[in-house]
Amino acid sequence: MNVRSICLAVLTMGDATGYEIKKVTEGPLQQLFDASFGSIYPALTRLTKDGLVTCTEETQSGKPDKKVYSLTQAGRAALLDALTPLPGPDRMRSEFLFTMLFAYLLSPTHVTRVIDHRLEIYRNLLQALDSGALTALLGDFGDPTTKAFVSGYGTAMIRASLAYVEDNRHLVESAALLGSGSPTVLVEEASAVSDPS
Amino acid sequence: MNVRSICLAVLTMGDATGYEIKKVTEGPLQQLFDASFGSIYPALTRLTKDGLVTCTEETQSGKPDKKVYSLTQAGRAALLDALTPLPGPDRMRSEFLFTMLFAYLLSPTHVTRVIDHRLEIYRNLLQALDSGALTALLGDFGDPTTKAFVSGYGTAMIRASLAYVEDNRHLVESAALLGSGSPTVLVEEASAVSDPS
DNA sequence: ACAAATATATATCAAATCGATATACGATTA
DNA sequence: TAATCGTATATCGATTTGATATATATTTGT
Repeated sequence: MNVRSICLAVLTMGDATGYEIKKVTEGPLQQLFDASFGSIYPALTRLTKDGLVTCTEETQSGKPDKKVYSLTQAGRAALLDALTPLPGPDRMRSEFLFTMLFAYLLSPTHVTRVIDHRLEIYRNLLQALDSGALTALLGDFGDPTTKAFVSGYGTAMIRASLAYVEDNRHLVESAALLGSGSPTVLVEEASAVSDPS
Repeated sequence: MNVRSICLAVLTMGDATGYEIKKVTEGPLQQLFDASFGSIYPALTRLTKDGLVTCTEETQSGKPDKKVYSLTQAGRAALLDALTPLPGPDRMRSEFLFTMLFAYLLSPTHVTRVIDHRLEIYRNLLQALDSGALTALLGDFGDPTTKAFVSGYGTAMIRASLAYVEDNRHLVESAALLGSGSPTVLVEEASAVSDPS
């Protein structure tokens, strides 16, 4: 599931420019498709070179020339080949959980702020999914049934996250309270010696 | 939450070599901490150069010299600095969901195989988490309460995934059935024109 | 008993990817 | 009228992965 496969996948729903492909990856299914310009444009160049897509340049006044890409038969076959092997494990990077694991090093105020912020994000996501934003954005992408399965999966995950954090936030908030009484350096006092980010 | 921060985080539980840090990232909390040797070793070199960790070389017979790293006060402060900004959104890459979105292009047999495989993975993960594998592996890592919060979160997500896929697999399986009757190229017939993976 | 695989331990390198930046202009908003 | 946003492509440094190399002790399988 590299960026080349993602481009092929998006192109099954119709011709598109690199810019339009990027827009699809920013929608509610971001987690499935996310990709940056820095990877999309080289991917399209290589796919063209390999004959998996064709490129039609449309001259525009003012704006740069638009390069519209279309999937070839070879490209469709290549996508199917990419879908054949058993999918590998899901990979997740969660700064939120990383921070929560170290809640005992942080101030209770900060931990509460982080959790409230996260809950708000979950609620906004749920609202966006409920209001059919997904259907609108993906348009003719794929099949309605498989789309429903994937979008339902996302909704179920967010709902479960929301419920879990609401029910268990007291765990990390109490840990922060204990930590703030210890000689541990609090986040408010942390010196900016170096930036490891 | 880059590899340098992950190294600092693991070192809060005690001195460790690059190899031992890698082992921690392979445990049940893999999704939070995963990092490869190719990123861990350069990260430790740079952290040493920046004075955030110190390195003690222990000569060993046969095996390469063991380099044991310790967190400095500056390193602890740098970790806290990294924990301070509001955590960004969770990033997930799921080959499974990607494949499911295109179930209508695949054969029903293949889709069923993929789902069964996935359910087995979920069940094994749940069993490992239930049997306290997490506590064993993480040892003194962090605080018991925050550890419980994070591990409980993981368990809740896997349980929700398991339930959702069991309850909704018929959606993608029926989509595959429909697709197999159409002129669409099936995965079994896909030619190996090019490898986009 | 012997071969194969696994565990310990560090290191490097090509390839993939991200995030920021540059360029350019029309349209919208303040 | 100034500033921001949307359209559109492109490049570049920094980060990270995944594979590979090296070397040996220990465990496992036959």
